Amino acid sequence: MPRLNELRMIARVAQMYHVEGQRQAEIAKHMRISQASVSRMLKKAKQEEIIRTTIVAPPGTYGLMEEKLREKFDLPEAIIVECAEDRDGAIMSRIGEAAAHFVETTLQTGEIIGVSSWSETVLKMVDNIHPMKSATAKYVVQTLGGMGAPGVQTHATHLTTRLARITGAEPLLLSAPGVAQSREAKQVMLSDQYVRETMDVFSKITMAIVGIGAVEPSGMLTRSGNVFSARELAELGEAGAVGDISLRFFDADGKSVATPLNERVIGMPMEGLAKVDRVIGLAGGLSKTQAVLGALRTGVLDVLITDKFTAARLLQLVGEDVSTPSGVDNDFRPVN
Amino acid sequence: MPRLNELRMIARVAQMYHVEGQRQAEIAKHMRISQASVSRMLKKAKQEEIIRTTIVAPPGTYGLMEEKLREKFDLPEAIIVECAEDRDGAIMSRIGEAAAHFVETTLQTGEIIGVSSWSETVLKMVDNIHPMKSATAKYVVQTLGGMGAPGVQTHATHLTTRLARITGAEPLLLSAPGVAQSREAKQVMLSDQYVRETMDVFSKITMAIVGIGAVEPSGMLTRSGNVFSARELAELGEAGAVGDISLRFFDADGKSVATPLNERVIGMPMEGLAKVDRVIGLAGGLSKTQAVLGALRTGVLDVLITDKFTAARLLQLVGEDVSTPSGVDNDFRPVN
DNA sequence: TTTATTCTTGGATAAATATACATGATGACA
DNA sequence: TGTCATCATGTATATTTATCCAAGAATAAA
Repeated sequence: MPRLNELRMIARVAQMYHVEGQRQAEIAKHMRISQASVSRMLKKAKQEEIIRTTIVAPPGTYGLMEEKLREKFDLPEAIIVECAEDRDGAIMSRIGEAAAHFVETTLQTGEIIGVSSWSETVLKMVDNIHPMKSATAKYVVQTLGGMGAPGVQTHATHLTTRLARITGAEPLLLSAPGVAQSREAKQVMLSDQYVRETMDVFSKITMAIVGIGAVEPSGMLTRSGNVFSARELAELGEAGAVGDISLRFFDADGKSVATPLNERVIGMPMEGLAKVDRVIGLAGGLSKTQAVLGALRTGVLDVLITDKFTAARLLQLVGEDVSTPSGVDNDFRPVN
Repeated sequence: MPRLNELRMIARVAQMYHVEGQRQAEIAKHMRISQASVSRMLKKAKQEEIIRTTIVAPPGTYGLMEEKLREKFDLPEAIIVECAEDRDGAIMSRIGEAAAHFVETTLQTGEIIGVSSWSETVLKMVDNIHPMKSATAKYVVQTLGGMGAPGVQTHATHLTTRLARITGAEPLLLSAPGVAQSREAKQVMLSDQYVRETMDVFSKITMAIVGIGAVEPSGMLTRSGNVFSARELAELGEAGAVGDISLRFFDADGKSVATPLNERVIGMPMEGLAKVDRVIGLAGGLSKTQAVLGALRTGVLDVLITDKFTAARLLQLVGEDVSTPSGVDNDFRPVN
């Protein structure tokens, strides 16, 4: 336990270093001690809490909740966006913007991006993404077939192509329906040369951008294209499915739910996704809460981008006290 | 002006760096940006006050007042000691302790220390100094002759010798009275070989430890040894002298006061002191206030060690608002 | 006391951080 | 749309900081 005179000196060193901005070597000279000692004194100053550092989160950011999400779900990175109201449309836009910024600033040259084309949130991202400054991706790979109706396929195609153009990459399309009519039909599709070529690249994807889908209460067939029958949805519900990523379903524990439907989906499987360097999940909104929870527990996500309301709900679901659900965690936070 | 998403990212980087203690390179890897960018973001985080650093002074320290002293008097270093009561005895002890610590920790090997032997505070310092850990001084030089009475000379001798022993140095004594009977008597003293030898070293002194003396109200001949006549003291008072360092007197503006007395003093002159690398002035107490003020204005001091009461008085005298005269400045102090 | 152990220290050096520079993007304005 | 000035970025490098080490010194145990 250092004596007062020593603490006094330490405080003085801290003052010179942090307030006056002097170099350790300068301070050492002034104090007639070695630079090493100055370094040690500063370390001690932190230990003794003579130096305190606080991070003040900018308003509209949710550092504390993000940290809890990362911690609770063993997630490498979480991004929570500010959102005025808990309404799906607004939320998707915000998430899209944030995702766009994220991809913009973290994309490496030569990356191979996979996109699941069925998500509206992903679409919002592409809408908001800025033409790439310098880094350019190599390929943008469509990781899920298009919609059943051939006309809607253009949608997926468009999204993939657009993202490719923006990122300076070559688009690799998956010219097949996302859900084949039958297991056998899928096999036929897979035998197509272009389909194969694209799917062969799945294993080389370095960044996957995926939406997270919710399994709606049975009967509410809102899935566009009506690719699922009521029976299939019921089956999913019975099996405990709460959501999907690229039409690969999982339950509340994140465990895969294997239904016959699985055999018909043409796209990247969960196991493939798990091997991707960075999987970025985009989702928010009340209806998606359970789906996101399950998605987090699958363990395939490396980054989750969601809204503050959904984040708060997620944390409450896992019994985490969300002391600042209204989003006012932008206050002092002691560090040392 | 950075956008929210960028600030969000900066806050996250700040978090990872300061809270989680990660290296910039690690963060850069995580964020897929360059280490340089992380460094820049942290810099921006300080600018934007996302990172705030505060220095909390340990209780019993007076960093704020010290800073003001340094600033107001263009003083390289000020040390203010805690002291329960504004009483000379207690104050001298505290100052002595602090001075001892200061010398202990900042003494370089090979230094040549000059001590003015007439100060009780300096004596307190020597009493409190700890046998040197490793660094050892070369010489300890007595910079002012002893008292008039030969018996009291031992006092000065003792102090010098003791300090020399503690610091592992060789003592260089000044075997002469501090104040000679006359100008002529002084000349005789100076012709002594040993006196000359010691005085020749004055110019090589690297650290001078001096007390600051007050000029008492005329008539109160408390100067021990009665070396000053009432007439001489009156003369000093008339000339505006407020204090002395090693019997070299100065006025409230720090200007030297030349009286005939000056011609009789055997010791280091002000001009010599001004050239010394580090001059450490020790003084405190109500009666010394004006003397310390003058001493500061002479510009010869590199370090002042005083008590909190005297420090507060000094600052008030120069019109500095001492918001915390009771010594409670040990609170948060924002930095960035 | 003597001896063993733990602490401190400064110098050397490894590690980490900041910056200079070149390059390419961005934006203002003609 | 072209031109210029500004700005951001990554690489290479310079600067700064932290740590390893050996050598005392302080402290505890015997």
